[in-house]
Amino acid sequence: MYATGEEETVADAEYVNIWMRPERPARGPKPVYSRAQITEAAIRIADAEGLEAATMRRIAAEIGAGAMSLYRYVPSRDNLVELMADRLMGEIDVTGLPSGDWRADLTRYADGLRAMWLRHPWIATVQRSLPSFGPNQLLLIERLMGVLDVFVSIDENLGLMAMLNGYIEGTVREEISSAEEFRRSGLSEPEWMARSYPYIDGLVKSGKYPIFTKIVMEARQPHLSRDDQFRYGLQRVLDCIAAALPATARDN
Amino acid sequence: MYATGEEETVADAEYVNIWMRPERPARGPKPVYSRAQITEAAIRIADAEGLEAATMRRIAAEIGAGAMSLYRYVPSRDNLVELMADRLMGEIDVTGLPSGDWRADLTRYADGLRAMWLRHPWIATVQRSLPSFGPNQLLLIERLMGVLDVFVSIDENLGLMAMLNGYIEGTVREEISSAEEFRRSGLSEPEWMARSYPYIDGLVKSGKYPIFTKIVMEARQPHLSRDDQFRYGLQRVLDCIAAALPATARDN
DNA sequence: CTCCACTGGGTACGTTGTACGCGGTTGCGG
DNA sequence: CCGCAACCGCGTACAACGTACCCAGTGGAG
Repeated sequence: MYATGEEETVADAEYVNIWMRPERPARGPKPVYSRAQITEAAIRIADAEGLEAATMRRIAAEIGAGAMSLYRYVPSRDNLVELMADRLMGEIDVTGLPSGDWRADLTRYADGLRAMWLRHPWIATVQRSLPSFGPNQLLLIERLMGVLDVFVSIDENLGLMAMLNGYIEGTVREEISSAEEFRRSGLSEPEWMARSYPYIDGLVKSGKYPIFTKIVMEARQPHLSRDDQFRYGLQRVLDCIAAALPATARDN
Repeated sequence: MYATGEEETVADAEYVNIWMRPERPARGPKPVYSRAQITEAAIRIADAEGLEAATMRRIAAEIGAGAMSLYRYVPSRDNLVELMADRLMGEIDVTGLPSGDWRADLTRYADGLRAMWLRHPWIATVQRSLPSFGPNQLLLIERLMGVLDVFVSIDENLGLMAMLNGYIEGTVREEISSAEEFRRSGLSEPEWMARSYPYIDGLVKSGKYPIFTKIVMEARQPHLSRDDQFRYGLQRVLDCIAAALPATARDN
């Protein structure tokens, strides 16, 4: 980002993504570290202190290396983040999919994806995780899209998965951002509520926002567990998917 | 982020969000600039060159001010981004909502939201836009949630809107990130395809990824216009919403 | 008029990603 | 077995970032 390097060697430009660039060369001394080790360390830091805390110097310190050593393994920090994102995809357990029960399969996937995001909230700040096609993501695509592959065309499958993933990511993003709100402000939830009260109260009292007032005063959903909110919405999405399947597949 | 300022004045800490902090003080000389003007300039830069290009110095230069002058109007860059996000909410035209035709209303909203995101792709990199409650966002909530308010409980309404927004944002995020891919690499689409070919081809030829292969070889959707893809999926989501409404409301 | 809360803005600091180059190590070609 | 090119880890250096701090000027309240 800071670099102005217009000139790039042809060899470097050849690789349009990280996965095309070989990790290990043939000759020379044995590397002390590895991409996997660096990625792991970076994830550990990001989990504990956020993605922005995972600076190159900090990661290097974590594994006991010098700052610039990391560039022997990874071309740039952006690429490292890409490696991290793909590593996370591997955490979603999709062994045994498709099992024959599409509804159970998609529920397991949804729960797994959500749990992974909640374990690593910083993933929400990473864009461009989709068109990267790392090994773990590829495996996930195989398993997940295999679930509906026998019922619908590949195009329809893509559309339905977009809807499912959209719901999951959208919901979890909201969970994460409200949790982030507390962390950033350094306030506890009741303390934050107390601080926000004058603003919220002013809006309510103004009388100009009846629906917002209704949300504040009447809604029980914000008081339900996040898990229940998620499950409820997920059932709706699965119902929608069911409607798109041929009648014979719909029941289980 | 770089500042270590543990000590903060009590007055500053009082304001838990930007909207509670007054823009103009009572006394002293008339300010030359304004929050609105700064926000506008920042959006202009972010649109043209991405959010990361909208640095404090660059924004200040855009309006002809010194770098530090901006801090007279905005406490931090993060807060400025919050202002920018809310300004964008104001671009979604929801006048006349609810009109009585919920399906038309939600379609208009969905198209408006998507168009706004595509005009300002950097919004995808901003988290925490939801719990901020800026003036434009509040107005949007009123209009949008008013559409289904007469049919369903406020809780159900929140759930359905989460699903709708999740679909829209998820879809548009994918559009944006693939466009970003080209911009970042500085390659045209066919050029990028050509560069990626060895990698994709290797995956296909390995025979280990039948579904991925199917996507590459058979899927027509990637060749459809993005608009059509979006419309198709949106109809599915609206069908799903229809199923959650009381029978009397379902038809129009 | 005086006062001082406010203005715009210059300077400076700490932190970031990473280009560059050094001296040491390794494994292959002869 | 030897030489050397290719690779290693890493120290230094630089440009750009957000922003703390400070200062001289300004204009409404007393």
